[in-house]
Amino acid sequence: MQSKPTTIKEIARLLNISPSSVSRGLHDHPSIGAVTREKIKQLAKSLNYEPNNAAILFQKGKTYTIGVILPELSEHFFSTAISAIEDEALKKNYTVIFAQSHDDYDQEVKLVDKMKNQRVDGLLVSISKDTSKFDHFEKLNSFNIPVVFFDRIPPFKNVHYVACSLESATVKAINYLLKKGHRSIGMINGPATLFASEERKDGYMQAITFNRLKFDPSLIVNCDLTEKGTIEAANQFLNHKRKPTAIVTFNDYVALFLIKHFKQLNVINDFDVVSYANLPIISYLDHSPVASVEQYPYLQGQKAANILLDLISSPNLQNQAFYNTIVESDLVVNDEKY
Amino acid sequence: MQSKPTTIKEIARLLNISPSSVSRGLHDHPSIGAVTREKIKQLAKSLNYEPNNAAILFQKGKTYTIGVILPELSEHFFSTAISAIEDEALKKNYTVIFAQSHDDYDQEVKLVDKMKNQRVDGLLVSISKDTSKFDHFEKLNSFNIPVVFFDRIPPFKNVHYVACSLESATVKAINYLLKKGHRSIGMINGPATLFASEERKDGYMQAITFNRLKFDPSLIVNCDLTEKGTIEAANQFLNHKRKPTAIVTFNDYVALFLIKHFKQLNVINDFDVVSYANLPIISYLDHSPVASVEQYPYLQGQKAANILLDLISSPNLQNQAFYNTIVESDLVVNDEKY
DNA sequence: AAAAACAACGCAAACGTTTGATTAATTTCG
DNA sequence: CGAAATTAATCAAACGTTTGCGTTGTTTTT
Repeated sequence: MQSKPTTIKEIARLLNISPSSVSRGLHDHPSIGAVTREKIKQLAKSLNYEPNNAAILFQKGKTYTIGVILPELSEHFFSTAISAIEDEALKKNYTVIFAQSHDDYDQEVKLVDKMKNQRVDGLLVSISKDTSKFDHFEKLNSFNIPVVFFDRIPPFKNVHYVACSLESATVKAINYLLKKGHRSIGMINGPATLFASEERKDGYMQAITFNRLKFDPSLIVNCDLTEKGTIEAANQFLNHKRKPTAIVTFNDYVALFLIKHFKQLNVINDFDVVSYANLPIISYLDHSPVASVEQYPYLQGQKAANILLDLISSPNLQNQAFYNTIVESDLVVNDEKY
Repeated sequence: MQSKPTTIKEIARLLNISPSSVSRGLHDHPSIGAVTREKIKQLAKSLNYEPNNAAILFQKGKTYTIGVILPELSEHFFSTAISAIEDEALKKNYTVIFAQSHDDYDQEVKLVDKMKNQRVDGLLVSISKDTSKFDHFEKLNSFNIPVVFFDRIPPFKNVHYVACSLESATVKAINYLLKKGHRSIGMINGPATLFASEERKDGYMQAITFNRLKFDPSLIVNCDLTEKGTIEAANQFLNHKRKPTAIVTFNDYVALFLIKHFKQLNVINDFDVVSYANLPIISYLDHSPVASVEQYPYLQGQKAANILLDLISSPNLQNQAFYNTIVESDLVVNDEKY
């Protein structure tokens, strides 16, 4: 019970050979004879030898570990993304360590630092909501730790990232609603400061102008994404001179609040709702959104992980060019891609 | 960019002192003079020195890392539990590594082994569905790696664990329904082989007999937890000679299927449904369960993590007595505990 | 038969940090 | 003023593993 774990040295001592031979024997190095090799392996097994990973990592200067920093693990999007990351990492025998920023910039800075101290071989990051400075990532450069951002990415191209184009997805959504006959479409957008809000707005405008319709800015209202804020936004639409017949919401939570509110007012049947998917069971609602934008968290996690593992295995590649990967998001209507 | 990270040796060389002094200086060891200490710290800062964690861990034989093995990270219960674990770990400056068994026994065995090789300081485990042998955990004993099980725990007491008493929660649920006037209560239980099914059944029977009512075994039906299985089970109740007026479902998914089915048959208003909470937004459904059993995943994760950290810091405690912690689960009716 | 090739293993350094035991220099006290 | 105590720093070993190089013998080549 209390006994120290078996080491290579111990095996060497018992076999009257050198530790280096034991190490080589266990790794099937050609310069160790078959007889000795077998003796080594048998003794190792019978002594329950387990390589001391800490020692190996230290020796090799590699940790075979990738770090993941994300805002909130309990959010469905992130938990399935990291689930994918772990699956991919395991295939290549990497270990995943993670930490949550809880959408706090200072915390994020600390965590990046911690990951660096842990000497992770690479880092996957989905940045926090109130991160607008990015120098905390630059330190990683001098430690040769590659970073791949996913989903919540910085607003410039000279980094590796994987993300969805919410813009093109929004175009799809608006086009779908237009085809369904809607002529006045409202949008409950997020805070204006968010890049994600901008993308949605751009997509909206793009679709409207492409279809040679007049763009009415008052049909897009910003919202703090709370239930109260959603209700206020919704009420604006009810009193609107060109009352919309369809509403695009920033995410499923907003859609949830909206639907609840409209049901209470008994006007839910006057609207088609389109949302961006993050709650898997929302389709079970009575008046669920007619369509939703699927952002494929598993796929995003998978791609991001593989890019990172690529960068790790070929370090020369790291600052040559940047992976800017866009995962096409789909509009899903009744379980069918659109 | 390509430069190697600064080491203690490097600092020592530049300052013409010994590495040990640098180490001690950085740690405010009393045997280093104030002047030297400051010189060391300043140079360290200006050279961007960062301690090499791998080296420290190796040296100390501790990794300050706890491992978490769970079935499926994308399930809400587990993602919030591990979220709590990470929060607690961070407070004590521990790092979390995790892996998913995907409810596969063989995978679980491999992962336990991997965690052991990583020399985690401790392990938190929620066992996979088809795990019935437990010897893969015993190896950890000889490496002095404490294990705390949570939620999905082995069926014996001589291990550390944190879990909910689904039995007492079920009693509460049945009592609530009885008080509401229901006299025939159905239960869609899980597979008979599951411990969780047994607990629910025991709770059911206990409440019924305590209230001096007759127990009718045909009111509890086992189910494979699929949509199809749920519908079959539901239909049994519709044709039952003592047609129940309330139904307790194994989990929220089953409740979801049941409600959907009953809505289609237009009989949903004939039933009160009670479920075990795992889908946070189910209460937004039109005919959502009238009550649900809250199992507090965050709290469970928190407690399990703290127990593990306790065990790590006082190793002598490890095999003396076992933490068998029960988190009381509550019946939640309209956001109020019952 | 001498030279070359090969097989099987040992030696020792290295990775970066910590720590118990020492030493050297300075101060304090009786 | 000499002995003891204090201060400030050094030395060297240790943690477990890997790896380039060197050293034996033995076998093959010409």
